[in-house]
Amino acid sequence: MNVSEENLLKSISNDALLDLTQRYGQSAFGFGPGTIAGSPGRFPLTPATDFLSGQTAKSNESGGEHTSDDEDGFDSLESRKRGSPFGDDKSGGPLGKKSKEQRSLRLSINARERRRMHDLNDALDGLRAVIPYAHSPSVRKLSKIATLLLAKNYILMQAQALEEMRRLVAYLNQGQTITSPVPTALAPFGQGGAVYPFSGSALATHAEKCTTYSGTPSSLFKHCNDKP
DNA sequence: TAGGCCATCTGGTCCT
DNA sequence: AGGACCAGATGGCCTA
Repeated sequence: MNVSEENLLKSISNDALLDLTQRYGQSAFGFGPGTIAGSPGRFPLTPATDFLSGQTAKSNESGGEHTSDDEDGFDSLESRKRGSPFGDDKSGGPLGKKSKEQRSLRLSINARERRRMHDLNDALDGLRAVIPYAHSPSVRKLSKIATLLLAKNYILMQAQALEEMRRLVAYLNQGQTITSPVPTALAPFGQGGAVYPFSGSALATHAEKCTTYSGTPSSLFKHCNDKP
């Protein structure tokens, strides 16, 4: 990934996270019923409780769909079904006037590329399986870009949670008693605005969210044009 | 019906 | 030279 792509992802990641929570189920990142009691909307202590159970029947729409097209002479029906712009290209088309050797080489390259993309999709499926969002037949599978953005935010939140836990342990090791007001170290998944999108609270209003991130236009943020 | 998402093909570039 | 990687183009499927 080049620098500009990275910047793009950075710029839209929070937009996307907001959008994803709405499109792919409220349980993503503890925004919903699965949230820990007493810490409304904050980071769930055990994210694995949901997302690990979710890898049920593998979606047949993409990813690990390995059909008979692993060889050069791949299944032309499958190709057309997939929306190949040139289909099997028995005559005419870009390959029509090329020699048999060139055509064979081209098919070989195509097959390799297909395999490569399947591997990439398998990896994305693996990623989907370990990030917390609502895995259920009634919830749409995460798109590729959504998977990447959600995973990125998940990693960031895990890192912050770990840091907060470390601070908590250090605090407790000092032998201090817990008094009110609660020290920040005792709010393990709290006010980390840098990582957690909405002031550390999922209760942030729609208006707040949209105000905060409306400066970065994104197709994933189009809902902000709608009414809450 | 438009837009989003996807799989596939393709040609170019880089690397081994 | 051959393979990996990448981005653009294309068309199918699905949903709002």
